[in-house]
Amino acid sequence: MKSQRLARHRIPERAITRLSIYLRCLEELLADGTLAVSSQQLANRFGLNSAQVRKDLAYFGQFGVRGLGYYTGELKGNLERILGLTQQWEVALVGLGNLGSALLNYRGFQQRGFRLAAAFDNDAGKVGMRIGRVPVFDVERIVPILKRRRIKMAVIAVPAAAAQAVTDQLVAAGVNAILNFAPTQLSVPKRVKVQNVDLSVMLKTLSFYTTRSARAS
Amino acid sequence: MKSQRLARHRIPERAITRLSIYLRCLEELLADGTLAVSSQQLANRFGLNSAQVRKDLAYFGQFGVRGLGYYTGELKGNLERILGLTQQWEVALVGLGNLGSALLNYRGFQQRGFRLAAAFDNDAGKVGMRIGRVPVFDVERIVPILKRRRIKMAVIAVPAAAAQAVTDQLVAAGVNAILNFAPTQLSVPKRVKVQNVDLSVMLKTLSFYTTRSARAS
DNA sequence: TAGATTGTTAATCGATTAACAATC
DNA sequence: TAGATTGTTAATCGATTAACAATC
Repeated sequence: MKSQRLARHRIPERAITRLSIYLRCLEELLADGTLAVSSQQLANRFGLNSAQVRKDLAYFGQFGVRGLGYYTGELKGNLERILGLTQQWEVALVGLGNLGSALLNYRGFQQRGFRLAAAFDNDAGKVGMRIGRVPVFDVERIVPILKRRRIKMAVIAVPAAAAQAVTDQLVAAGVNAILNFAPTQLSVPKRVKVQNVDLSVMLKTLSFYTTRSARAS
Repeated sequence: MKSQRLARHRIPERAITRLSIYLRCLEELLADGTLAVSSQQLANRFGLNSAQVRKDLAYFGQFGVRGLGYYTGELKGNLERILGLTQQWEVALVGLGNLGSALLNYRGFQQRGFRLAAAFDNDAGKVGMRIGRVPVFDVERIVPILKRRRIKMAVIAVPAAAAQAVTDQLVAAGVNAILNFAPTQLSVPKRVKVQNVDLSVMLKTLSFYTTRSARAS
């Protein structure tokens, strides 16, 4: 068993993204009572190549059995470990405007083991409240509160103009993963990972393809 | 002026995504009163390569002036035209649960010229209501209503288990662009473009990098 | 004209896929 | 053992970057 060895190559981010997609599939297979699955079967589900599935997994270890495939439950456990899903993560949310409030009420985070543990806003009217179970603090207090609670992940839902300043605070507080809903490019040190959820960009991309279809027909 | 010519090469989706990022930048530059900008200046803003900026633009025409760069206003107009942003798009929203309701109240769509024109749910208690200005219909009526109103874009916010059935209805109704919030891979004909907004996958990716940072330190 | 920057071709890089020896 | 499928190397493909003639 070499599953604990460190990856020898730089791992492409797309491979990581695919791991969580494989994981979702394994959960379904396990629910169906499927005990083992081949890379070909996994690949078929997403229109991927079986070599890619094997390669993605091989970045992290040898999880398969030649001639048989992968044991569903065992692989699921390994992927959960690799992705860091064996622990519940506490997440800070910054910005309680239209979008931030929606996210605070969204149950998707909790369902997936990510607990919104603290919210921040610059509106004195909101500071001190509790929304659901989540306490609301002044943005000025990001650094001490996140440090004390050892929060390592944050969601940014402030206007684009304020996003970089907020990011700098989060970075200073030791955060190393940010889910960014602000429509702007954040500048962060290398140790920090940012995932942009830019609805604006996605809508414009869709608009392009729709326009194109309209022209073509 | 060859700006209207059809693209000769297949255009990578990433290039389209970058176009809308350039557009955002041009809006800022225009607000600052900057009349012209070089590919190098644009590239610097995002840590991209200037050749890439030029190449992305060149897929669609010759918009620059040698020795000078690109006229801000002119390029902005061209990008808006290419992306299909000169018209307001009507968008259908399917699913009024926790997430769908949040999206209905989210002002980001309207702000960007995408108008939520109709919502659909399978809960009889919601059907017939108006939320804000948006009428709520039964999901069974997707096809006739979208056809009649010629709606070409849709947002899916239903549970994963229902997403494919909803998609099939949208496709039958003539939709050709889908923003999918359901955590599942949708199968669609080639003419239809899907953008997945998979918070679950993004959170897991962040979890991976956070775990890794934690291990490294 | 001299300097600057485009548009485009060629070189490089990285990711995907094919192929196959190892082995269950 | 025979058949199947992994893990991994080599080949392919596509996207990014460098380089430079064209030209404002």
